[in-house]
Amino acid sequence: MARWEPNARERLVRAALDLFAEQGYDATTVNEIADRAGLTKTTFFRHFPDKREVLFAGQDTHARLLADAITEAPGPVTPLQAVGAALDAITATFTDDRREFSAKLRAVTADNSELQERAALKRGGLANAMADALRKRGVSEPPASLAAELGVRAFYQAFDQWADPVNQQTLTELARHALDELRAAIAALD
Amino acid sequence: MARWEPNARERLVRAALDLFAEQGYDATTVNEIADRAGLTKTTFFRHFPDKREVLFAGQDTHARLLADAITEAPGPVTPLQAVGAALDAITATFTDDRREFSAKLRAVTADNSELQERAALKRGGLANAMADALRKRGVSEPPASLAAELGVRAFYQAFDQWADPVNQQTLTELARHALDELRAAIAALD
DNA sequence: GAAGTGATGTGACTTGGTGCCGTCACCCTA
DNA sequence: TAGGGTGACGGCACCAAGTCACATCACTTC
Repeated sequence: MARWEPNARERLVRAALDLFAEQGYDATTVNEIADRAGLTKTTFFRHFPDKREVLFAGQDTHARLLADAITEAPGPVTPLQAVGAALDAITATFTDDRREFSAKLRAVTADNSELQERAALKRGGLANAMADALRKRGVSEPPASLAAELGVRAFYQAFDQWADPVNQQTLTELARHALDELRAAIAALD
Repeated sequence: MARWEPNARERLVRAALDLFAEQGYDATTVNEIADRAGLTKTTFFRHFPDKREVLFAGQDTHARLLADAITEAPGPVTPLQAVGAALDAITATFTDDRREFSAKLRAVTADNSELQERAALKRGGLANAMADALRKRGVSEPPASLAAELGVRAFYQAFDQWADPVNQQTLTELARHALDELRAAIAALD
């Protein structure tokens, strides 16, 4: 195999994101993506179950990271504290060299409903993973899902801000701030 | 036009839901759906933008209903009270003869990831519609989205229970109860 | 009764996605 | 060093979702 070349999977992701950014998602064909990566359509579908997934495959790793962080949070903590620990753990993996990639991903997803659909599903997956982990720690049902939802909401809001190069703060800082804001907003509901 | 026959659109929805329930979503072809409705594939796609949408087209109406109810809620109300009024308004439209249809829809959606994706997007649409309406009433940003999220969550939970024929309560009662539970759960977050 | 309008049918086409089979490089072992 | 196994890839045929241009047919309206 061509091991001197970067990962085939990685090449496919890069080629796809670039082409989507240049021409739009719909105007880009799987054959084009594979061509730019020096591969074929068949190989593309061996690495990703469908065209959308090439952009979101990483999210599954995130779900595991979040769940693990909640499971391993030390000592007795409130649901929101556990969620905060999970956010700290995952945001730490977003080093600054991933910002451009993230910005592109966000822009491409923003103007295509097909991708928004997949994004919505993945977001639900993150929330479910966190809620599951919380339940395994003994958190009861309405609070577990609610805390997980707040965590996901904080993460996405922070991610959106972080993808904008204007913003200089760390993703971790942004996420902590977002979660604090949400916690405070609860009081204004009723 | 064949006005002596039931609505073409309605026939397509019925045919699709029945076929999905009988054979599964993937195993059912758009041609089959159109055939059973006495139409053709082309006509199907004139009524629905894609195969999934035949099951979820109604949700767009729901989004408008929820938003209108929030906009027209009388007097000064808290965000959660406005959301409660919206739930009352929409659940009132789910008469008991829609239960079997709803149960089928829920079952079909449950075991197909493609449909879950669309459902996730539609759910987000409902939440956005309510949040928009709340903001137009002057509710500030984090609370508006949170109240909308709680409302959608209560609605879906109630809907799931209502689709199960074991449950004898009204959808309105179930939704009110679900929202109350969520309101109470907030205290256990931190 | 002729023109217009709206809903439908027909058929060709593109593309996402699946499945089968062949090939080639690499690795391990006798 | 020969030979078999394995894993990644290409080629090709195929199906179904979706698009589009064009024809048809009933019904309305002037």
